[in-house]
Amino acid sequence: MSVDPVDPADSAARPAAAAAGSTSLRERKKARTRAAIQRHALRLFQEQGYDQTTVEQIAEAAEVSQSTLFRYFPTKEDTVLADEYDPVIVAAFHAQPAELSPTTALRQAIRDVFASISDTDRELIRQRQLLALRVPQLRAASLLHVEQTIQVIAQAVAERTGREADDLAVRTYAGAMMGAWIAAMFHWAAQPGSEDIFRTMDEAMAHLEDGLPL
Amino acid sequence: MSVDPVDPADSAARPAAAAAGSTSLRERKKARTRAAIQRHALRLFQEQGYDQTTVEQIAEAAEVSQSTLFRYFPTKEDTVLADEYDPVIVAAFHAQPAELSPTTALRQAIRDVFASISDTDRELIRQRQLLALRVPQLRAASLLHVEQTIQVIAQAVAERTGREADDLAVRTYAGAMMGAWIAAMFHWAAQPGSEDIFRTMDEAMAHLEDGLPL
DNA sequence: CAGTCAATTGATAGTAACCCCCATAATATT
DNA sequence: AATATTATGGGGGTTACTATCAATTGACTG
Repeated sequence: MSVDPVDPADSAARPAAAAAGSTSLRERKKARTRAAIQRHALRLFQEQGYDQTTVEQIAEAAEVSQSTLFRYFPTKEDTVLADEYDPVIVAAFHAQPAELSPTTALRQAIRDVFASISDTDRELIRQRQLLALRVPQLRAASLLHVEQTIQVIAQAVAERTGREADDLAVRTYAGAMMGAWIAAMFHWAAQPGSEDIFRTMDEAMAHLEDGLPL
Repeated sequence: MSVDPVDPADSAARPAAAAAGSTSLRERKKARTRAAIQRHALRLFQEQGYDQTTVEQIAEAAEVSQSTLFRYFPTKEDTVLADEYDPVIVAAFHAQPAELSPTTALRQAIRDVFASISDTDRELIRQRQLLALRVPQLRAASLLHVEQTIQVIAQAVAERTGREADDLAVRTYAGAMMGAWIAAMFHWAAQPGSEDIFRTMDEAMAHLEDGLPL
């Protein structure tokens, strides 16, 4: 979502570690600033609540001006929502072998991507998702992308089945897939522990694969 | 959504017609004010775009103060989004005979409700939905209710099948239904003419009933 | 039908998210 | 080292929304 051409290596808090190779000083500084904003935003939201946290506080904590903060993130919501994994999943989806059913391909794509994420990043995602699902304003902003998601899934389904992407049947199918996904996420976020997001997702995808038996 | 205990008879522009029976003067005035705000908001949004319209303009057009406008609608978005039909569909859903499958029951519920709506109200709904789907901010606000919708469907599905409403399988199923619905709406809104929302919806529901064949 | 009570309204002041613009400072290039 | 480029901070402005309070309007009673 809101795909920036910036740092996929994101996990912060390693000031001395001297970021990997080829990037210029400028790039490194930007990445650090960006990560600092995200980190402090997440922390403050968790500590005091989303509405109770002002962007001024976030800016102050990250030691930048508000102007700068808004240059990095177009809205307050994006400070926590900005996420580089959506296009990755899409790519993994496309990379699945053509003989798989669309549902199986999606399930596999999600597995592949999640498997490639480090534990610390995984924990970060977990915390972000929890916020994104529990704070109404963030929920709204996240859900904003469902149309795009449906479109992407429909496109991939169309390619696999030789139908048109704007066929109502294809879109309905894609919508159902995405709806199942979202429902699983909500289900996960509603649990008190909310530990195993990946298992929940995979279980839901398995249901989908089996044709949603009741 | 955002269920107010107010006027279901909504279509405005009948100042002389002396509203139906039992309501007090006060109630009638409130209903008229409410309708006026909605009507002018919709009109202005269509004429100048959502972002280009300020709530001040809406208030002015409806001849109320901003304070009053915000007493009737908690947010700018709600001036167009406030919608009394959601609970009606839920009721119709519950009222379907128990032997129907959940999907069939939902399809029938939608049919029943839509059949009961007058042509002028139907046209109003059409225009609102078009705005709600095409303006990002409105889309976000509309989508905010998907969690609630999933919950409601899951509840009804649970009652029909004797399972728990917070069962992941039930929720996934409910999510898929809702996703199919949403996809159909987007599909409809993306068409240039965007005439027959009810036929599109019903067709999508039929796909769902048939198990989403591709 | 006057008078009181409750509900509704409008005006005013304030907060917070964001935008635009320009001067300055930091990095990059030659 | 001089110059070009880009990032930053600050100031001023707009708009959605909130809180408060006084004034108005409709409802009800004797």
